[in-house]
Amino acid sequence: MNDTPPGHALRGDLFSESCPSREVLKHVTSRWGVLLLVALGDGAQRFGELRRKVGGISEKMLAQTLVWLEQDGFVLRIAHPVAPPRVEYRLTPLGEEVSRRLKDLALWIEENLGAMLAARRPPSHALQGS
Amino acid sequence: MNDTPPGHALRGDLFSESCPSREVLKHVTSRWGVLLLVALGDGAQRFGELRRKVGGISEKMLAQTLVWLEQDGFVLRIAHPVAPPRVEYRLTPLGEEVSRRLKDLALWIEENLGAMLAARRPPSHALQGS
DNA sequence: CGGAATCCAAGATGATACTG
DNA sequence: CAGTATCATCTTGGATTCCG
Repeated sequence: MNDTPPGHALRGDLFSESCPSREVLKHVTSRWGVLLLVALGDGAQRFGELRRKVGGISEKMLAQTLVWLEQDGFVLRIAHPVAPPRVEYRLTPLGEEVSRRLKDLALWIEENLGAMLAARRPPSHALQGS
Repeated sequence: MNDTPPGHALRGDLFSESCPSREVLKHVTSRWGVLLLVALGDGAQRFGELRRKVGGISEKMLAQTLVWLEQDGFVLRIAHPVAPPRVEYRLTPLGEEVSRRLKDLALWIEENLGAMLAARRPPSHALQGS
């Protein structure tokens, strides 16, 4: 139990273009990664369940994102060898932790949407945002 | 204190395709949005400073992302009317809050990168991930 | 049902050049 | 310095089709 360095100030690392964390961060914060990880926070679910639960996701991106998350060690894929294929996805301990953080973020945004829309004013200079 | 329904179930909202939160979430979790918000957590900074600080970002995406974040009420743009243009960007109170959450997420990922790489195994079936 | 493969459209991203 | 405009490219995302 070699403890981890406390204030290890890894922060500077993240800003480096070559920081490996960026890849993981990219998967986690990808369009569907966030929603999927939050969704899986409710417990193991099947492919079809997830597709219905996360509105707007296509089968392709669902599969793709699940692979990313599986590779990163956040999601576990459990295939039951039964007649009608049955595959479940569930969070790993690592996944539970990110899921909590993402849920916190997502819920905060939902709850403060009003304040954002109120504060929303046209950009000072120009350029349009989606 | 059941005044604030714990199960305020805004969660289901997020999974809805038409949930307005998705737009904000998209900006916040965009490739550069995360890094920029975390970077601005260190205090107000100028355009050039941010560009140098966040490795790999192009001027275009820096400007673009700043506009998104300004529109969403997370960032304040302060232009000083001086000879050599001087513009500073700083977080709004709202921005400070997301910044904290994103920093938490980013730092957690950095600190657990080892565990992820260790857990990383090829996907059970196929498909390649970035 | 749970994918895999393919084709395609749209948006994100980058490099570069130009301006106030 | 702080952008803006343009063009080229890469990736994301979607629809469809096929398979075990």
